[in-house]
Amino acid sequence: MQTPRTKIADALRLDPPQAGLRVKGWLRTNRVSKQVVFLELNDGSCFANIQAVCGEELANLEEIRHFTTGSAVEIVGELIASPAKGQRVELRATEVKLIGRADPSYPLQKKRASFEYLRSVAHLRVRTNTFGAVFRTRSTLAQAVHRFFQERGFYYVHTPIITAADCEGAGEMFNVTTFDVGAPARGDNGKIDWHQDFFSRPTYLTVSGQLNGETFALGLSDIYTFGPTFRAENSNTPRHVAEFWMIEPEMAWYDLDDDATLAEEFVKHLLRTALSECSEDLAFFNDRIDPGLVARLEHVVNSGFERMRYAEAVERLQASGQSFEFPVFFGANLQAEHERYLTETIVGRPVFVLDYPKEIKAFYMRRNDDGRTVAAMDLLVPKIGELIGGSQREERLDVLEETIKEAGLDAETYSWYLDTRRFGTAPHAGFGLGFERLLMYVTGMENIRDVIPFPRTPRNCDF
RNA sequence: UCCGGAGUAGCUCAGUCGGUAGAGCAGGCGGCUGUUAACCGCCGGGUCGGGGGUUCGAGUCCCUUCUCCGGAGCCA
Repeated sequence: MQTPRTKIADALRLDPPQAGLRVKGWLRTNRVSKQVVFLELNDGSCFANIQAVCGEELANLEEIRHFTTGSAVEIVGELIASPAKGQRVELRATEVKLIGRADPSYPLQKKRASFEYLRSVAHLRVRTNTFGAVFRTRSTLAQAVHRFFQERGFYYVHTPIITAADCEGAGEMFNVTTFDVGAPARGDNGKIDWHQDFFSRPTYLTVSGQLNGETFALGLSDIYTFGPTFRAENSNTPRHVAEFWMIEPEMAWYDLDDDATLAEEFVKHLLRTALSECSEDLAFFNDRIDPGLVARLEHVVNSGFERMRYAEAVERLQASGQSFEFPVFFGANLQAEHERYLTETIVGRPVFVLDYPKEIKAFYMRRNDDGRTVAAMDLLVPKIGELIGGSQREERLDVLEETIKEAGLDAETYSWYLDTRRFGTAPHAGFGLGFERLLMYVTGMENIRDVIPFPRTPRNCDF
């Protein structure tokens, strides 16, 4: 009867001595001496490796000497207090077995590699310190998202991935079709006949679950979505991917202030969770990726977020005397440089910018009484700029019909959406948070392609 | 998509004025040590991103193209 496997995270927490411990993992390094071989094993259960010491009493010591980096290995041994510096405990091996040998051409040798290179081996990069830490943190924060909303009585809604709304106001969309793209069905006029396609109309991958989410909020009151989102925009930046995960809560009876309050609590909850549950991984990020990270996150958790109307933000940017590449004036979209200056220099902490000019925001945002702004909010945070975008939604049927027309959209496509305003409409609000953007903020990783398992970007859909 | 930068050994990079390709690490072999980015010695390893041009001669200069990275835009 075999003893069960102990995860390395658990083994490292035990008090020595512990006989007969069995661990399994992948070899990070193999240091060979004349009489002794040191194996360091990692199974992903925590950041740290466990060091196994293999002595001459092992019959297969000669084989162990040649274990290659990356190999899958099983070790049974006694957990003892380590006589050497560098680790509290170590495993004195009594049995060492090679489960899966790594060819010497293993791409992740004991050598610093660039993130750029590691993207080309995305199927293996999770075995590195950095990516192990990133994806443990990602998992923890995904759970924290659900916990935050569940604790507040929100319902999790699975909004559709395939949509027919040809303009949800957020960038280019991917087509979804069963047509042979080389020979799509055509009508008599030679144009593509979408009636013959699977859905009998053009369809796309969703760019947002919001409109569907709103219908559920106007029934379940408090809901959120958390799912994949797609943008076919030809964006080549460290902040954009074609497939990403977005969190979109939607709340009936909320106004813009309530919306911002929830967003602030939400962000703080996620950062607090990361600080308390991912401390070992965050310590690594703080040490090797982004010095000052932990202090910055703690600062945000402990500070009240500023709230500032767009008009005031423009005035204060103008009064700052700072020279920007793009001019600042009422009616202008705040550029990345403006957003960062505002949150980093003028305010020095996260700031909600509220009540934007209606011309630069989406049709569904609620018109303010001043006639020229809408109840929109952006949360700007130091170092990365916009983290959250949200708004109170236009609940008045006549106003909404007007803004759809002004936006040049087809009211017919939105008839179901307009129905919610026709039948028991109610004030409501919501926001969207890009999960990967949040992860960048929490980990200090500077490229979004390094916080999602298999990034999809223009010209890149490997793996 | 626009602007800028970069593609040289498995990885990270150097390569001068145009003269025929190097280092560190990794790998293989050997040595040595309770080691921990281990250390020491030896060895193997290259279509210099692709195509074209100039030249006696191109990694190097010119044109073109592809890809990647950064900035901007779009946005989350």
